[in-house]
Amino acid sequence: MPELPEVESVVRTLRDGRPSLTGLRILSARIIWDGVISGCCADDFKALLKGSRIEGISRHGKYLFFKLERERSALCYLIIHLRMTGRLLLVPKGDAPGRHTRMSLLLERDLEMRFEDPRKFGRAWLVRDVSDVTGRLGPDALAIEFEQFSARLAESRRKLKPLLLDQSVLAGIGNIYADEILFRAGLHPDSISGNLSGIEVRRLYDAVISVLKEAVAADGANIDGVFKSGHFAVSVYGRQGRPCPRCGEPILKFRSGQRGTHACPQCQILR
DNA sequence: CACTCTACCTGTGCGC
DNA sequence: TGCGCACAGGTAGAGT
Repeated sequence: MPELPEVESVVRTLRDGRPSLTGLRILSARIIWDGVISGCCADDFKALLKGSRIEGISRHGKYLFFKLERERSALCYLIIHLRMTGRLLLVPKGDAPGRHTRMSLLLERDLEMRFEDPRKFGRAWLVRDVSDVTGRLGPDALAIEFEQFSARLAESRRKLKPLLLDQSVLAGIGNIYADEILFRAGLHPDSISGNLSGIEVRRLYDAVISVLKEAVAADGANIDGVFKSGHFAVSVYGRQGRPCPRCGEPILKFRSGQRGTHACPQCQILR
């Protein structure tokens, strides 16, 4: 389940890795499953990608941006959201396509970038203006300022977990990191945002930044038998019944805002 | 405004 | 062994 740290890891791999995609031309595109595309038809999509040069790779929250340049034509962006099971793979040209390959870009230097997605939730867009797709996102969770964060919390009466998951408040946090952040902050997922003390707001903000930074540095999370991106070790996610790393009390699993939620009953008191 | 539900998907893992 | 089913997740959109 790629969230901000895993998407950042994808950006770094494709942008800074060897080989890097920066500067490479897209020779052709194959759309294996049309549903992967949002906002235009497969033929237009392929025609626009063909011959484009990848000028830059970045992200906002969980959305990946490939800045594309075409001769005698305006800049445009290929935007990809991996949702839950999407992956981007860089493979040598000619590798047999996988069962779950939804889209494939043939690139210069005999490379191919594949979008694989068993559950078909991931999507790709091609737009001139990224705000067509990501315009309603809040600031990236690693870029939000404390003042803005605390103002948003103070003015809201929402539960903390749904608030952290709301991409229009801050972009990039998903179910795994929401649980990890709330655990580190020592706050209950169902606590009401507007009820937090100044110190608690500060703790939550610091936890957002520190958990995400550590996970980025670790290249993403490693969740036993479920999900492996990098080596960030989770403390509570998926660890119901196992001892809290801080106090030893068994971790509980329950629902918060319709989402499976993991928390320590002793370290994260509802208030 | 805040919430809840549903749809979109399919691999996994459970109980029987 | 095999069947059926609930479940996991992010987001949009509709409804309460």
